[in-house]
Amino acid sequence: MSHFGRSGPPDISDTYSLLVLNITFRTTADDLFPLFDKYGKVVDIFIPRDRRTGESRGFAFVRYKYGDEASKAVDRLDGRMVDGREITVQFAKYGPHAERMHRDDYRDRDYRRRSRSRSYDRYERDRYRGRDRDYRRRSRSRSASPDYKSRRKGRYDDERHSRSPSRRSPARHSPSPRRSPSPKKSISPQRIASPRKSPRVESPDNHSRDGRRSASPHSVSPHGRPDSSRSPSPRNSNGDVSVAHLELCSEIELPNLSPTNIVFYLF
DNA sequence: GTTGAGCGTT
Repeated sequence: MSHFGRSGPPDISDTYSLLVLNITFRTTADDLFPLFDKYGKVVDIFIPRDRRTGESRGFAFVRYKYGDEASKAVDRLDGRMVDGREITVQFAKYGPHAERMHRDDYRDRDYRRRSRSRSYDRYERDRYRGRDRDYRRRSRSRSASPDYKSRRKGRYDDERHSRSPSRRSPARHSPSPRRSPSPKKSISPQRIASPRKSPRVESPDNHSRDGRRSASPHSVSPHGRPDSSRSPSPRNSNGDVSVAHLELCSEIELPNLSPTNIVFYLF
């Protein structure tokens, strides 16, 4: 009766997910159910597994029907020994429905009920332990598949080939967003550079398909004037410079241009 | 058969 996760998320409306970390790779949903069901109505337990090996990834999601019960479970089960390991129970954040608002609401209630020091200690401990684990993971250099965490794309693809260490994105928790204003802070001109559209957009009136490729980019002066006789007419009747021509100018002048210069060109 | 940071399936 407790076969969770067999048919997908059963009822994800008005449920409160807890993330259970540090469980054993052999702990199943049926093992967790009696523990968590003591503190409320558990509507679902899901243990993500590796798609290739089918193994547990070492954490679980326990979904409660009511938020206060979930909060109580966090208080009671966080730090509990399960199968010889100290599990970490916290509210899930990045889930499909991201019950962050409800989570904070219930956390606030919890703060008022008890002396607010428990949750704070728990957060501090998690933070510290996360850093510690990061260091250990770097030194041990085992577990040859931490790449499944780059799950934006290519999650189940080439995990065995691309093993460049620089791929490891360290920007999950950026402690200080504004740090180290490097002296060469100038905005790289390539940032504002035109995305180099299709080369056919060079001039609006260039419909001639007679093979003569008129108005190559190198024949245009930096000031938007055509080189000589062949006039692609960068300005229309209103005197506005065509967008295509602006792109050309940008491409040429970019190495010497500061952003203000580009603005000058645009206006 | 191992492992141990993290956030999720039909």
